[in-house]
Parts: sequence; C-alpha cells; structure tokens
Amino acid sequence: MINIPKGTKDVVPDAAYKWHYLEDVVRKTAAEFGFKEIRTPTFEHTELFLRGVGETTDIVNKEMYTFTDKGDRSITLKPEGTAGVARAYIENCLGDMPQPVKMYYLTPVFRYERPQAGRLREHHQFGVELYGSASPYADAEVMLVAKTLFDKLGLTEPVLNINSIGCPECRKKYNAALKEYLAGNIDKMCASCRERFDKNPLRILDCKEPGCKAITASAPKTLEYLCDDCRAHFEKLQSILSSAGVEFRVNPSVVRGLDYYTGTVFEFISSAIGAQGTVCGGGRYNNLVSEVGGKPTPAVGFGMGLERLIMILENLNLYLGEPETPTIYIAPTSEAEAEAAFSVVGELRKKGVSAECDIMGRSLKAQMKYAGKRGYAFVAVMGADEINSGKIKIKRMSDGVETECAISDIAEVLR
RNA sequence: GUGGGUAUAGUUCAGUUGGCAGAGCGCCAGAUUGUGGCUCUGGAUGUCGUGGGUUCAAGUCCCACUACUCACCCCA
Repeated sequence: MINIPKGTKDVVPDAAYKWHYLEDVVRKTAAEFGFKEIRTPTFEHTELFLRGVGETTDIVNKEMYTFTDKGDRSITLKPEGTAGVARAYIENCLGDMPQPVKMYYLTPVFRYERPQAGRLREHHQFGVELYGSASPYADAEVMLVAKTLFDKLGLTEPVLNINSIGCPECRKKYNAALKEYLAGNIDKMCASCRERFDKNPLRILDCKEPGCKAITASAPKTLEYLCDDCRAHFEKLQSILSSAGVEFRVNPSVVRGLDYYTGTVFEFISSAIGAQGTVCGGGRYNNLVSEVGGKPTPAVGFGMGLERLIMILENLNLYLGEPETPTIYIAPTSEAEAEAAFSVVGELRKKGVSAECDIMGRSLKAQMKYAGKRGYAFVAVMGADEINSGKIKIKRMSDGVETECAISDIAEVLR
C-alpha cells in the first residue's frame, strides 16, 4: 500500500464541510473589507522566491520544493503567498488600477520541514494583500480583517502582537547597536545564535533558549532605533487600533523570518494548539514590489494558517459548520421499486432538492438504519402501494412525523 | 538537520515473570417477511511496522532499519 507523503493531510468527505464553512466565512469577511480574490499559480520560477522572500531565509535555504522541469527551468512550489501576488501585480499592471489594490487568496503552500503539531509540508493559507497605501490605516485595516474573521468564528483567544522592525535606514543603525550589545555575551549564547550574529542578528531576538532569552531581554529594541517617520507611523498605528477597539500587545521579539518585511510586523498568537501558536503573521513590505522588478509600491498583508485555525476551533469546541447531507432519502421496499425510486430522485434533483435512493440493494430496515446514521432530514418509503396510488408518506427523521403527499409534489412539500 | 516518544483488526487501544492474538467503536447480516438512532444475536477483517538475534517457546527481551508522533530550528 502506498501511503500519504509525510506532512500532508487528506480531508475526508465527512470532514470537508468544515473547510467549506471556514472558506465561506473567509470570503465573506474579505468581501466586506473590499478585498477581491487573486489566484496565482501553484509554482513559480525559483528566482521569484530567491529575490522576494530572501536568499538568507530558512524558507529559501532549506525548505523549498524546487525542481527542474523538462524545459530545464528551475521551478519552485510556492512556499508562501505574497511573492506570487507581487509578481502578478506587476505582470498584470495592477499598479495602473485605482489605488489601493486590495486582494486576498486561499492557496496551498509548500515547505519541506519536519512535521509536528500545527506544522505540515503542505498547508493552506488565507492571505490578504493591500497594495498602494503607505498609511498606518492600511496596516490597521489588514489587522482588522484577521480580527474580524476571528470574531465571526467566535474566537476571542489569539492575541495580536505588534512590533516595528523599521525601514532599512533604521535597521542599519539598529543592527550595529545590537551587535555591539551582544558582542560581549555572544560566546555564552547557543550555536544558532552565534551563527545568526553575522548573517541576521535581528533573528537572535526570536530565540527561545533560556540562556539566550536572558541575554536578549535587556538588548536594545528595534523600537528604540526607529527613524522619525517609522516612529510616527508605529505610534499612529497604535492609536488607530486603540480607537478601533482592537486589543494588542507591543512585543519587541516579534521578528519575522522573511526578508521582505519593513516597518510594521505582527502576529496573532494562540495558546490553544501547542508550540506552533502563530495562526496569522504579517506586516508591511514596502520594498517587495521593486525587489521583484516593479516600481516602488508600499504594501501590507498577512498569511493565516487554515489548518492551525481549524485546530484552534476544534480544540476550543467552537462551531465549524454542519455536515452536508442530502435532504431526502427515497427507500424502495424491493428491487421491483428500485427504478421508480431512482427516477423520483432524479426529478427531485432537477427541482434543486438534494436527494438519494438505495443503490446497494439493501433491505428496507437496513436502508432506514443507513438513513438515520447518515443524518437525512427526511425519508420516504416507496413500495407497490405508493407506485399504484401515486401518493407517498414523507417521514421527518427528527421526530418521526409523517406527511402524505403526491409523489410529484415532494419537492414542494419539503419547501 | 538535532533530540524524545510510539508502532497489535478499518479505527481507538488492552495483552500479566516470555506460554493458544483480544476488547470497545465502526462495518455487514439477522431478531416472525413495509420504517431508523436504543437493545440483543451472529459474521468478516491481523505478515502483532520490517529484518536479524536470544530462547524449548517472542506481540512481549536485545540490535538495526523504516514509518508515525512530539519538540528544537524556522514558520502559518
């Protein structure tokens, strides 16, 4: 037997309704905020992610599904949603549309990682992209999309953590200050932090080693090195969030692992699903479009992990939609009525009523059992009497009450 | 890439100092031939993850491998 590849998941028929429910709420929420769906390919030229996501990131270095196609092109399965949208924005001249351009996507993403709770090699993301506005209102609006979605799902628990890592100018000054602070202690820190010291000192702040945490606790904060513009932006953002009634926590250790972020970064963190608690992460990436070959365009957005979101909803016993079962089951009493039942079901479907009948050749009793277990709202037994009289009793399964009507009127009676 | 845990029926698991491979759930069929969820009866499904070793005897002990799982790194 060939089993499922590591880090992937099947959604079986009886569980698909959860995804339908979630996607439905997601689409409605995005639409309320004026975001329209954008669909980009599952794979892109590898070059896009090298330039967009950044060559020093773990995602690009060790996690991409990259292969050479038959035309000798280097192709990569998308490891995140933003780079492809940036490419599409440029390629479809969306910069010439009325600004801002507000887009959302629902997409699978692929990263070669060791799976664990809340981490897969293929997972699905809902993401939002707002292009063309550098205003902190844009940052707030994007955060509000996530917040509103959580509210609609009955989810109050994920905490919004925000930070600003500054523009490239602030970052230059900050990196120098951070390295100066760490220089005296670096030999006491973990191996990976020592490695990060040269490559990307900012990421040291993210380390969870107790020893490193103790050292970084009093390290300089990016917030202390923001230029006037970045500081004003971050302060205005907080004021907007406060007056919008959005609770948040300024958390200097929120440092994103993708190179394209500038300025505002944020995460919604849940404590309901174990170690991988970030259910939504995003920020501003004002240099991404130009990095990928377009003209400079301010942008802000987030990615949200849908598997993680479903895990949270399940762990907190929150509503996840209703199983999808046809409305009525027609049960022929024997083979003699099977064809008649089959055609009645066909008529019902033409009228828009979801209906099924026996195709297993089962006894009436077994059919009733099946119908009860599968959760049909109505069952109608069809035997010789019904065929002769043209009348049939529709049984409501919740309480057993039966209503008689003409076979040709079933659809109307159910309405 | 690093570390811990686990592996027995479709599924969740039990299996005593090593002594005939089991239970619940699910599935199928019945319980006087046209009405479900409850109950009762019966039935099907096993390379005990794979390969070695110890032993009269291994699901059980030892070794290796593989898979799964949790955690680290990193991310959603």
